[in-house]
Amino acid sequence: MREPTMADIAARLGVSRQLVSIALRGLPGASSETRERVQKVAEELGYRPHLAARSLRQTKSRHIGVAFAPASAAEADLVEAIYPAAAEQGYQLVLSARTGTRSIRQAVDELLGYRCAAVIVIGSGLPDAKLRELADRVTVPMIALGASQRSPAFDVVRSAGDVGIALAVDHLVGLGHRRIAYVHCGAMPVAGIRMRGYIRAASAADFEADVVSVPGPDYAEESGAAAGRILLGRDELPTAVVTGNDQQAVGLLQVLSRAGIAVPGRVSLTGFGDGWAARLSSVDLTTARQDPEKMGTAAIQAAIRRIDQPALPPSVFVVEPWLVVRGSTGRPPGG
Amino acid sequence: MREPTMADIAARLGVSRQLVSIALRGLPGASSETRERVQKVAEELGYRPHLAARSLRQTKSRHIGVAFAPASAAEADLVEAIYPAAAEQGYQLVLSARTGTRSIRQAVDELLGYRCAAVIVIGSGLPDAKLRELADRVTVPMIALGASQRSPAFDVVRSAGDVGIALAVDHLVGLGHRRIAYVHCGAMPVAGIRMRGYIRAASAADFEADVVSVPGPDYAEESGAAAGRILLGRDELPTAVVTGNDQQAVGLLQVLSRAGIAVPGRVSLTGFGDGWAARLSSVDLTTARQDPEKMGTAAIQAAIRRIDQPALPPSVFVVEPWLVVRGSTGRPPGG
DNA sequence: TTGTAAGCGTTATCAA
DNA sequence: TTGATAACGCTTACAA
Repeated sequence: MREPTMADIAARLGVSRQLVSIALRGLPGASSETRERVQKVAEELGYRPHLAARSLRQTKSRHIGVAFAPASAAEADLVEAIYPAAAEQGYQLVLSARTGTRSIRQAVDELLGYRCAAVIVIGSGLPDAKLRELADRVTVPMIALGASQRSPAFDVVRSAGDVGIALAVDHLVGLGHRRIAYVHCGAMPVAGIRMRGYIRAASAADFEADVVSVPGPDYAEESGAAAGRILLGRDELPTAVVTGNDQQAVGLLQVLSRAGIAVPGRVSLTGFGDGWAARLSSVDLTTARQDPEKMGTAAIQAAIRRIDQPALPPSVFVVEPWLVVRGSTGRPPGG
Repeated sequence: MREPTMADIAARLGVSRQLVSIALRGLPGASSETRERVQKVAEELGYRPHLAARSLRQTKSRHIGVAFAPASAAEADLVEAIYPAAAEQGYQLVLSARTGTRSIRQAVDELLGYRCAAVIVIGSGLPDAKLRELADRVTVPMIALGASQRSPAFDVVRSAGDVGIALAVDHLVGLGHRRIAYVHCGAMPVAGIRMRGYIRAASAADFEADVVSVPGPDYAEESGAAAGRILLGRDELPTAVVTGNDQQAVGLLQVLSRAGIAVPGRVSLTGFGDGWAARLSSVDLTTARQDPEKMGTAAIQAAIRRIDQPALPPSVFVVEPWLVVRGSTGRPPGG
């Protein structure tokens, strides 16, 4: 009842283990007739390569580790996108989860235990200091997918939050809006980038920036609701509100709806990310879509580039989001 | 620039590799003084155990494989829950994703390549025939987390969908409802179980069962919306609608709201699963909560039980859900 | 308490 | 085109 090994195949055919290895991997050095016989017997025996043995022996690792939080829909989207990109380059992925009971450090340690050639750390919520600390422990190339700052210790792939927000602002300006507020929630590193996009877009479109700052928890529904309450307390509402995140927009939408403010009739609303919340038909949010496919491909490319050329200066690859226009934006009242 | 190995630690201390192994794993057979010195040097050198080497050598695997779809929030919840359960039993998890470009079979094959002692396949959406086909290939114990049918080929851990639905019905009956419809969406294996829960609860509470059948895609918003349109086309609305899934309930809620039907004022509404959709404050759905922690623990226990006793008859472990009462249910109009 | 020898299943190198 | 031999880093069994 042992799992069959290459030795079993070799014994059955009366050839050497090595030849079986060569035949199975399609390397030059085995006749096509041998190759066929080997494959047939492998099939019959139900042979499966022992991945641990392979990676123990192989000179260079063909594995790329990915540390992610399964609880985050956005990170799961990225994991999905990384798979085909890695496969195309001949790399296998090793997944390691960061959960409520398992720190990012534990997750990354496991990946290093598997001797991955590089490690991709997903998480725009991770503070830059934490990432640097991680990079100190990591002895292989590390890619921070979603980090906000460049760093000498790792490569960065992120989406252009400022561009996404600017797209939303420009869309609203195009519809005729001039009083466009922005909801800012400060603690997350990426939040600053997005806010700067708003400030710049406001200045470019020549309207007065109006930033509503709310406390965390970052980018959760509740912070959007808090922003809604602040706005409702004012003498006059803006005609549009740009938020840095879909869930925040949902919380804001909820507060506005309860107060009888029509969206987009009285106030237009935009989000960021195009996650499940935005697509919900009851929300139907105009939002800047991150491009998981491009980000996944870029992360794999960055990893491989650095595996091949470890001395390269650290890179930052910025993926451009685009605007998905849905039902939460329209002309300003009387516009 | 090689990664340090046990041999490096041993050389540095002038002891044997094996002693280092014993010391680092905390096995009896090393003096506490040696243990300390070994750990100190390991730390200094930045030693990390080579997981592939370890699992290659080890007699019995200490790994349990988990195949899951990152895109599914429910499956991600289960993955999160499995981690602590596995750690408690001294097992490491190996994750393998099923994605748009990667079949469940590929995912499971990889897990077998790592010689996992058992494989947990998450997915209530997988047809039973597919699971049986998988089980034929899998040479180690397999646990189907969320499967609807028992099978001689694998153990099953699932939540009691019928009980969850019955809880929702009983809650509504307790509020005074007598005209309670159920939205059924047929193709998914678990859907039948949930509907039976409704039928039984209706018969127990002695009201007439009223099943609204809609086409797929299974348990998506759209199927709930379709049910909503059917209900609105009737002469009279029921006072409550029970659905088999949160997202379906959201789609239905949306259609009702657009039609000016107050929830729960005119119609009460319940879901199943307690996923992100139910918790959204704009939805605030009364729903039967699956218990990911219990399911994760049960899956690990089932796996270990069968690793230790492979000849055991196949088991089905059913985890009871409970009702989370939120704002979508209330007394019937005039009740 | 420590050391010796062997081997896990594969790939790498070199010689036939 | 094939085969012999060593090695990857670790654990296991047993002897000192």
